[in-house]
Amino acid sequence: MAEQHELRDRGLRLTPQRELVLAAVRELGHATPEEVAEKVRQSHPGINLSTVYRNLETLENVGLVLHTHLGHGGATYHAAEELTHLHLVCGVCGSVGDAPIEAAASFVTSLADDFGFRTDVSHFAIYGTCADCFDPNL
Amino acid sequence: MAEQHELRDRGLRLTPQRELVLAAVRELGHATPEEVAEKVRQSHPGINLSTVYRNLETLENVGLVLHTHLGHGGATYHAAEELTHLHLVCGVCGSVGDAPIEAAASFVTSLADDFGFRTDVSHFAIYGTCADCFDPNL
DNA sequence: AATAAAGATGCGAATCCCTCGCAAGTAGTG
DNA sequence: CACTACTTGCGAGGGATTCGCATCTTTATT
Ligand SMILES: [Mn+2]
Ligand SMILES: [Mn+2]
Ligand SMILES: [Zn+2]
Ligand SMILES: [Zn+2]
Repeated sequence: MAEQHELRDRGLRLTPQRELVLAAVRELGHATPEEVAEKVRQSHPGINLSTVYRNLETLENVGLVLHTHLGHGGATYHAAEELTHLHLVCGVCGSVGDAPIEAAASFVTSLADDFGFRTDVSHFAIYGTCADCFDPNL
Repeated sequence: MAEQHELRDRGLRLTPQRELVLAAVRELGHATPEEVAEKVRQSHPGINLSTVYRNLETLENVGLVLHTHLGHGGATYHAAEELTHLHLVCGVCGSVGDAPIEAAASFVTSLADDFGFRTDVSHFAIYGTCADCFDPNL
């Protein structure tokens, strides 16, 4: 018989902590492990940070969650189904803007054609200077 | 009178450690602070890791050195004059391939035109799967 | 419903990587 | 040579992530 839960379907046990971590990632958009923990603690105060780390890793292994690198430091997590945009990170003000992933389509195609390289444009941020920080007047 | 040394020219004192750190970055291509320290220790065994970190930062401040993010962890350093390529990092085998920076030219242009965003395509790696790891046969 | 085995959790300790504080040493200046 | 500012080595400090392990839970089986 077919399974009936997105976690069990992927061979994972269903624990309250696990469900809460996944729900938190989905609600938060971009989130660091620390932010996920904070969110989860709103309903389950006792959750341990290492449990959050372990579940993020587990959920990533089964494809429900992905991580990206938006800054010089640690990773941030996304629900897998939401990772449909580029991250434009400004090195001056630190803002994280979004751009449609299609903006990179021809770049991705040419890397594939010319180098045989399959690009995941969302894994690392696109780094630079945002319009506000570049424009001298404002 | 004009100055005569690339470090003094930029207002920096000339110390053996500083020169060695810069030389190591130039010889190594991509290097982590730890790797730079190792290299420098070949001729100056007593150098301290924090001295390496401090000098990398100082050299970066005056534009002789730059850092990039090639992996999930810390930064790697380049001589500024060498940073003329994209880094294609394979998530499967970990290889770091190079591609000419022109491969991103139209992508950079469209981000500027459409979003006013000035992109530094070398600061973060381009992440994906290399030809060897993608091609099933080999 | 009771049992057993595998897997998950909480907790504290341990790592890793990088930054600081400070006293001693050194480069640049005249 | 003497002075001052900058650097260095070293040890301590921090933040983030990972581990080890004893104690629960979940799930599959009686
Ligand atoms: Mn950076
Ligand atoms: Mn990553
Ligand atoms: Zn900005
Ligand atoms: Zn590869």
